[in-house]
Amino acid sequence: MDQTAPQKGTVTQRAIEQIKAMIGEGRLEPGQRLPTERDLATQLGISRSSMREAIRALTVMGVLEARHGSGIYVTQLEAGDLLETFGVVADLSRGPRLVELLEVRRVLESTATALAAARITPDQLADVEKHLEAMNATDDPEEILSHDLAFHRTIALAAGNDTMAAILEGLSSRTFRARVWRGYQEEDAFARTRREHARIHRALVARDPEAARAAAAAHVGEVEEWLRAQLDE
Amino acid sequence: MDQTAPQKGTVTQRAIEQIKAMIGEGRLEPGQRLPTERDLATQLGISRSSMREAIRALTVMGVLEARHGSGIYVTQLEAGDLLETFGVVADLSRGPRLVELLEVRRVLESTATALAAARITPDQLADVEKHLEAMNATDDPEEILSHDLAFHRTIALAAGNDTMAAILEGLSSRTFRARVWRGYQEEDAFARTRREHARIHRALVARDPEAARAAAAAHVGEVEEWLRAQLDE
DNA sequence: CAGGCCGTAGTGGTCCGACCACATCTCTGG
DNA sequence: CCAGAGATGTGGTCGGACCACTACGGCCTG
Repeated sequence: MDQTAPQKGTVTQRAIEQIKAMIGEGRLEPGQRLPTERDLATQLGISRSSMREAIRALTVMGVLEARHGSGIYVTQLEAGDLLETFGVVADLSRGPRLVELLEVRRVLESTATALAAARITPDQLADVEKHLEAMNATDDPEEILSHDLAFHRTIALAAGNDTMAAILEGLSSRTFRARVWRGYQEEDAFARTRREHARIHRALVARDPEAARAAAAAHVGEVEEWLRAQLDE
Repeated sequence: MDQTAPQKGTVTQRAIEQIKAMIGEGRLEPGQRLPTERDLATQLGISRSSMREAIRALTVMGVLEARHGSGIYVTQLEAGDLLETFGVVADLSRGPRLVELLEVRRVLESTATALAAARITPDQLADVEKHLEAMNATDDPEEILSHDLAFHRTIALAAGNDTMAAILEGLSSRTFRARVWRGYQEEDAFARTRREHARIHRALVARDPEAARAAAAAHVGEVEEWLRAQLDE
């Protein structure tokens, strides 16, 4: 009966798919500006409210970006944009799933660290050292955590796989780390963490991928094991 | 000035954070039904339209689920629910990022296969064999792809880490595989893929994690290398 | 002429109220 | 006792109005 709409699913869902398809087919380039919400709604034959929901959905996915007063734009579709929601998983996960997430992180982090050992540039290595020293120079947990994150982030970026780095970023999101950290530091974890970080750094300097992989795996595995023990009690 | 709203960001964004916080704090349990859109809007002091956008956002994140005529419910917050959007990344990625995604998949898939070699049950192994045989018994590319996906999915589930399995599911999403497959099968890839799958299967039967890891890494690496070569031309 | 100021048009953000489509329960009639 | 018809409540959609912000251009001033 109708010329375009096969009428499957909700109107909003259809709009989401159509815009996604436009980008997939290359009709919308990264960075490009879309028509106004009102025009888009007219083109697809739906109301502005429904169109806004579709846009909101694509926005949280990191595909679109809405700038108040300016317009709607396609993001650069980089790994960081699209994998931002990954952090939500970590935030809402609890119990056994936290261990699973840590297991995934251990696998990826060890690989990324190994790659970094082979590819890291002097500049990046200097950055790593900067965060390492800053981390050892203070006792403020908040600051330590901040440099801890930057330490691993720099290494992940040095691995040369932005997608992997973006996933690791999500897995190490602030609240995630902070929550695990809270009870972890009760024991002698501070000193141990410093030793592990130093070990990772030495492997990077030595450009030894296998040592780097082992050090990173042990580092994450340490937390993982502790958390696993916590769950058993 | 105000009693509740710190007035940061858009109203919708605030609503998203608030609902997310409610779940994070455990005030909303998985599977539980939320108040109606109208009530929620009233509670948070915003309009129903804005509340709907917030709900839509949380829906695409896999946190909430709206059932027409029934109500809004919190999902089980399982890995599959939350990582569904991961497939979108694969769908919209192109060029160098496809290689990066395959690299991530290679790392995770090889680990998952190694774990499966140690943990797979006889029932699961029978499933794997079923898909292996079905894959070899037909020439329909569509059917082959379907069993290929199921083959790896079963193995990933046997690894015992649902989160890892969910990520791999996203990375192997239908369109992603199909797109890479299209030109890949021009060469003698069919026979090679069969050999590789058989090799993975043998490693599982032998309960040899290292052999399984190597076989899986080679399997994914094969496609990865082909794609990398394609990009260079 | 150069530069900054300000008005204005256009954009996304929010709100309202109405109606539709669907699921569920309830009440009725057999 | 059960099945069907209805009533009720829910999410889904729509249209229009107004607000908040941005961007651009013309105006005014120095």
